[in-house]
Amino acid sequence: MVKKKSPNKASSLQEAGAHRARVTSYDVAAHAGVSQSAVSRCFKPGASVSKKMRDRVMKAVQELGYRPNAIARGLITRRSNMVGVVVSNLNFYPEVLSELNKRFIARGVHVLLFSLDQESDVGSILEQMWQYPLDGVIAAAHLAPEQIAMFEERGVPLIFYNRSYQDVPVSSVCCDQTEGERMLVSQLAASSTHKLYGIVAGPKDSVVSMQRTEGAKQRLAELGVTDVQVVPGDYTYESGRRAVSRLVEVCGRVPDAIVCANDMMAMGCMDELRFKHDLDVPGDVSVVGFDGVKAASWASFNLTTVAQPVESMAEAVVTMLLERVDNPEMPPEKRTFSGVLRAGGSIRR
Amino acid sequence: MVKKKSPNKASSLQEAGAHRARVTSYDVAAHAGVSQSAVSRCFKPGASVSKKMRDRVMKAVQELGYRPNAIARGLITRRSNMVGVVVSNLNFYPEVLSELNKRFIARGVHVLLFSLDQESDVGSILEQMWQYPLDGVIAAAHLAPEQIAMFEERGVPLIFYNRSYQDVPVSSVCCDQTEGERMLVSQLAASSTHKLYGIVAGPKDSVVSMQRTEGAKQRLAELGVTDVQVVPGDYTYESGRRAVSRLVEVCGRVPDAIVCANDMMAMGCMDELRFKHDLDVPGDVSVVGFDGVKAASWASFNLTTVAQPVESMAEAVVTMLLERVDNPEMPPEKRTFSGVLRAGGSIRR
DNA sequence: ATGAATATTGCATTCGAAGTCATTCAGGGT
DNA sequence: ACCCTGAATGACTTCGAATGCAATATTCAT
Repeated sequence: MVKKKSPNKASSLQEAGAHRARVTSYDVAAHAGVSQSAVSRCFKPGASVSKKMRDRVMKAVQELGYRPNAIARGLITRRSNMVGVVVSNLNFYPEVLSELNKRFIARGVHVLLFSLDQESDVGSILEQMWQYPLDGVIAAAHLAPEQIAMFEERGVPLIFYNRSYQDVPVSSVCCDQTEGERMLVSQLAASSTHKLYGIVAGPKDSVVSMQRTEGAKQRLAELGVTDVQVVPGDYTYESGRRAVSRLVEVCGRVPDAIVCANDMMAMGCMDELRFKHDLDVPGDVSVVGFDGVKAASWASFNLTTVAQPVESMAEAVVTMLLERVDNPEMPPEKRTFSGVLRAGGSIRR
Repeated sequence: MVKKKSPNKASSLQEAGAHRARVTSYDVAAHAGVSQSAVSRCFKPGASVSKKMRDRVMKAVQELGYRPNAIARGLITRRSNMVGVVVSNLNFYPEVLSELNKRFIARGVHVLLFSLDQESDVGSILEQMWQYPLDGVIAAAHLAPEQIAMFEERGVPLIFYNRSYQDVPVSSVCCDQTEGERMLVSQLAASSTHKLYGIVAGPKDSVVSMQRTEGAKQRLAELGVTDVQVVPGDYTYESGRRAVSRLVEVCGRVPDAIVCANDMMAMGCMDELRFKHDLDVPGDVSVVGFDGVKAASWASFNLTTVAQPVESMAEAVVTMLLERVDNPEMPPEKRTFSGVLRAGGSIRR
């Protein structure tokens, strides 16, 4: 009749293979001869526990190798201390992921990783995310407005990393793509007089590419250059190589200044120009990129580019997310960082 | 007296801001007018549920936007469907992480990420891991024997990725470093007669570097070359560049064949030789790497290297780990894959 | 020493889903 | 109409830790 609680008596086989059963707070409690609550409190900063109790519990904790189960804790505290990070293609964001993870871990938060092969299956990724009680999510991928709305509905803070949504009230941390591209073009124009400009854009559906490309066109127009050909790429090295041929097709000849929407493609361009067209960069053609990836600074490329302030951006996005986890009422906020012009030697002078 | 269960009645404000309260199986049950058990069963494949019941429940699920809470489920099933992945430095393993994550997700398992800045704080990373009921762990980092033992004690399957421990009964999936390096040296020797060989190793404490370096020395010895200088690096591009100077110091001149413990350093070497020493690669000096990273195949480098079969290795490690999750009694197993020689154009002929 | 105020402690309940077990229901055979 | 069988369903408990509240122990002032 009266329900009998039989907490879990694994303490009997503790010495033998500590194997199998995880040590729980009940095990520790039994071992120390106190209540489970007491054990729990010993792990809660600022809880009311006497020194004697704490010592006793900690001794048992040591002896049994107990660690509080973060998952069980999250169930009741409604704080999983886990955030989701969605990246569209891991290869593009190694440093970013590294920076984010490092910072989250430093604040006791862990990262559950979600990656997209082709951006197509975002839906299924979200389905999976809803199964976890994530405290928040950082997205370095494109989401549809309805998908963004679901986060709002479910009360899960969401922040975009380097993706901006105009007119949509959602938080984001971005690098100022337009401004950066304008700096690059200004630099190009200041160093030498180029006769023909070509632009290698990213995928048509990439907002970032659009902003960078527009920035370049804008600034060129201001400088009086309006006849500019744009060919699309997909952010990869290979597409950068192919882009050169495409530019030749649409321009009739090789441009003497190529603005690429990212560093990877810029390096592809340089290699194609040098090894396929036997041209010199920067002697014959100037090339600029965007992002400031490691390889761009290697001697072989020494690419002039605009570096994203990855550390600042990572710090900002982590801070913003955790702020919103603590205070769900905070309104969306968009933060934009300026890129840093990294003058290399890929511009003719 | 009789305890009154008041399950959670949020169903009242469902229409208004679905906000705040997560939808639980109780909410669905109430909405559909069935028991919570019924809802649970509808999500368990092969459970005994009538079509009528299933339809009714699913309708409520749709209307409320319910998703089972994977965390709560894991608590009782003792299967979190989460695995930990530890990498020593994210920048070194982007493709690997991507491959692993993709494969785990395809099997309904999610990855909790742990990264090390300097391999020093492995201890604290482990402390954090013990807080999660991970089904298993993949480590692409070095662990001390005592640390490895803890996994055994706690019954958490552990598999090393590309780290081997001789004489320690622990599972691992590796690329055959020695064999690969021997292939490279054979290739070097077959293509041209080199007068002076130099080796750029990895950090002294890296087993992988040791194996690669030993493989190279071994094969060189077999070919009658015994006077070989080895200088250490740290796997980065910059250390590859520095290594050239170090080789010059210890050899008295620039070697005409340099074997690097990985591609990054090989590319650093090439750049240093070309841009600092004004030498031609492969005309004056042959350089080989190891790993088969993307950049190595770029036209600027066209590096001859041995590629790790990342996809096969990732598939193997994921399979092995999940096998051991299902069957904890499986004994440790070490799998070694052969690298694939990727002949580029960095060897003199 | 005594009562009030404060600090510790334990009990019972809760988080969300799943498993156990007993009960109920539908269908089939006679 | 009646019994039997297997399927369908619900009540209750469990996983591991945290917490409100009540019970108990200390401390302090008087």
